[in-house]
Amino acid sequence: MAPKGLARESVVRAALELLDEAGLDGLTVRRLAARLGVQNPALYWHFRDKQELLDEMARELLAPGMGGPREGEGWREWLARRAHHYRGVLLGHRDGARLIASGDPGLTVARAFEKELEILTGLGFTPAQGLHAISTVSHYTLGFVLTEQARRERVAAGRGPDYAAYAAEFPLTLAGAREGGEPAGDEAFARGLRLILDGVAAALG
Amino acid sequence: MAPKGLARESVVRAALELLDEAGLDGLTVRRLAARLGVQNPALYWHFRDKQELLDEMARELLAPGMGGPREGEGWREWLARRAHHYRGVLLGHRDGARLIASGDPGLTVARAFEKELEILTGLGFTPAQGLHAISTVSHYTLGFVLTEQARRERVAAGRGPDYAAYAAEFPLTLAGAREGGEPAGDEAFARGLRLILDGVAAALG
DNA sequence: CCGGTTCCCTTAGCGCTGTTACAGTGACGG
DNA sequence: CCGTCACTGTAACAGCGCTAAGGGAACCGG
Repeated sequence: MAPKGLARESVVRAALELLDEAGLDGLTVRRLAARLGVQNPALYWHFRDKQELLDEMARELLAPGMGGPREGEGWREWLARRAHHYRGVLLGHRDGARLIASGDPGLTVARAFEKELEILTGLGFTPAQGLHAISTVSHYTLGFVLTEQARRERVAAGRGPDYAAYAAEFPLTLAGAREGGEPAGDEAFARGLRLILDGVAAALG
Repeated sequence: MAPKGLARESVVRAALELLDEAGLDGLTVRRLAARLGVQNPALYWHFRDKQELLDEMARELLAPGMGGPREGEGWREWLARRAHHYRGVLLGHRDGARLIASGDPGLTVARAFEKELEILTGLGFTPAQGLHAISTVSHYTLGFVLTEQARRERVAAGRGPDYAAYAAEFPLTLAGAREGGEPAGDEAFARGLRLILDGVAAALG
């Protein structure tokens, strides 16, 4: 043990730390190398590409899969928990959604997906029903967090248009937000998720 | 008319053409300038930033809003048509989803959104119900097309893992795809959309 | 103990990127 | 005729991903 040089995994871990500090656009090979106390071409011994590093980072994020339903948990609670978990993972790192969107999911994720499908079929889903349930929830979550973080980054960069100034122009949008949660927030996410799960329940019926 | 120099709009149009040829990563200020027969710093008179150009491109794509429901069209058909239209817009340009995801929607889109909300409330929705219906559908569509195009770009770049080689490992995933359409395709999109709209119908009671 | 091989990193540098500073040109109003 | 304004050119900067070539340490068979 104690491998001679840099371990591939420790590079990925440092890259995820740097991501949080600098954002995805600030995540450069040179900065990462500096943080590891190394010259930047050294990293090209471990990774063919920057993209290969990004793929690895995405897989590292997605790896802790979360497993099947708990004791006495129905498909609905399980899928809901899964969606919130997924959103938590994306929100757990700056530009997390963009990272996942650009990275290759890889075989590990595909295997986890297959296993989840197996569980759902055991709960009365057909393979197609299970597939569409999971991927619809996933696409929704990705799209949601993506816009959520995009807005966050924009205001952090000072490019945020203060819609507050134009509030008078959008009475219904504001009424909806007041009643059902901010467009980018936990409650809004939960409401959209409920819509999808209701649809899944209807399809099963 | 016939303004002296480059019109801001014609720059945006040329940028969208270049996007289709070179992809979002290949869309550089220099290439765009060359296509316009101009040196690259000239563009910085028209746009403060490259990001400002990207924002404008995103708005140009989203601008042709689609209008309200047709004669005798219920909310469900209208929202479905709207979602397919949105997906068509994103698919209409290479990396279209990535472009939209990174661009500032702007006030025009916000106004269109408010107007759509107005229509939905006229059809029996509360503001919150309408808001969540529209944004859930939008987030789903964005996430769907994003992964759809990401996969397309990956195989175009030769980085596509041929899952076919590992087909034996994923029997349920393949069964679901055979029954319900490829994970990235019209049918799969329509199925996920139906799930959401069923949920919206259930919420309306 | 020695020569060769393998692993991991360095130094140097290429072509490209977004962006800025500044100078110039042409049309137009006073 | 002069000045101003709209617009473009020239030159250059710092930083980017990535490659080529080589050096030194550790190992291994003889």
